[in-house]
Amino acid sequence: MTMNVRTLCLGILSMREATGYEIRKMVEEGVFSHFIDASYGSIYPALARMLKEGLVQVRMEAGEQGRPARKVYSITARGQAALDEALATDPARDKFKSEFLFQMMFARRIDPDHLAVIYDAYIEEQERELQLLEEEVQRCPPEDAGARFVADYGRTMLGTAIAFLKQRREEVLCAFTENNQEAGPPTTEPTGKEEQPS
Amino acid sequence: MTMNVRTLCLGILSMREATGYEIRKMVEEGVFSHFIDASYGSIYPALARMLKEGLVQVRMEAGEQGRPARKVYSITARGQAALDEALATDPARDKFKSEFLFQMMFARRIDPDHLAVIYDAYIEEQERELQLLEEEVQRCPPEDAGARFVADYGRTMLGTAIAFLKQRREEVLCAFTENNQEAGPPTTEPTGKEEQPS
DNA sequence: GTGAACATGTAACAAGTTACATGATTGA
DNA sequence: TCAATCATGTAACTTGTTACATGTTCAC
Repeated sequence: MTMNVRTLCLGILSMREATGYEIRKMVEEGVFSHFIDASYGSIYPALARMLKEGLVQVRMEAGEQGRPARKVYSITARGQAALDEALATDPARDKFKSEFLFQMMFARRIDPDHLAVIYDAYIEEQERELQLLEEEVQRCPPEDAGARFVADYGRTMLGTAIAFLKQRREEVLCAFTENNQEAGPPTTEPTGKEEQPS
Repeated sequence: MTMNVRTLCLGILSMREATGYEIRKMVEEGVFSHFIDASYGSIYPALARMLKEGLVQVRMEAGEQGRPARKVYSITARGQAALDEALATDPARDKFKSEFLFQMMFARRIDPDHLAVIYDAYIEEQERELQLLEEEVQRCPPEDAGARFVADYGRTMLGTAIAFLKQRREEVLCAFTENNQEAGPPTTEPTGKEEQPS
């Protein structure tokens, strides 16, 4: 499916009307934050373009109590059709990028003390994320099966990750430290800037 | 840390020398594939730039048995320093993008039969991924604690995901079907291309 | 003889991020 | 008074992808 910022906005607007600012908050702090990314710089242009194309509408709301004026967007029938079309497409493969795992891959090259700091910080981050999800699952309405499924998926995965990381902690921090600096590359250690042009 | 294609190449070259083609294969099929992305279009330029900067060297290898000539890259001392520097940086937050989860979030809008197809296809994909990892874990040397840790992490997570998906299958496919088409947006159903300019 | 695997590279393009620009109110 | 929250938007930039261009050999 075409999972870009546009589809994301349509999805959110299919649940309730919202401003660009609110959409971004949902993406950054809400359930979506766990499997999607989007910043102002992509949300506002997407909204503007979809307005031109008739997929969404705007309603201006005077800023209450001196607040700045807000543009409340809502989805149109054409927008819903576009969303349904995107939803019917085969999903692209999941993409998971983890600098932490990359570091673990080369952990033996990292200073043992610093490695411990990184490792523990990562566990804490996962725990914060889990707690956030736990709170969200409380807030989300019980009739929204989709949100519940996704939240439960996230809770399960985060719980597993945290347990794994805690279980392996000692092993990692010891084993990786012992043969530290031991494994060199199969190279004839050059020091300067030698270049073999093609 | 600066986890871009350059750092990735340095990391791989710190384990063994390789051609651009080989690096890409490792990224696409090896352990790295589970938490990193990189295509020819980014690997070759990265290698070329690092060569200029003295972080890597090349050795030309005449194509054996008519094979095309290969440029075998290896890391230099300066390259190792750059890698270590990157490795010592705080890792960025994990990024997980899942179109599948997005679809589950709005599952009630998807045709029930098609939803089942998508769901089962996703499970199968995860199972294929798990089997791949299982094979890799056999191949990777037992002394490489980093690779083992990462592979085990992947196996644990994939196993959990598959179990979760299988357990919830009936629930999802039934519950989501029953109140299908029920939830509309809080909009005054417009049909045309009305536009409220700012 | 056809496609897959090996092998390197470029150029156009897509997508989204970061930083900037602006401005009011509220609470510490 | 200083930071945070609400609020919208643009422009330059980064990063990486897709598709193209080229050529061989091996196995079916």
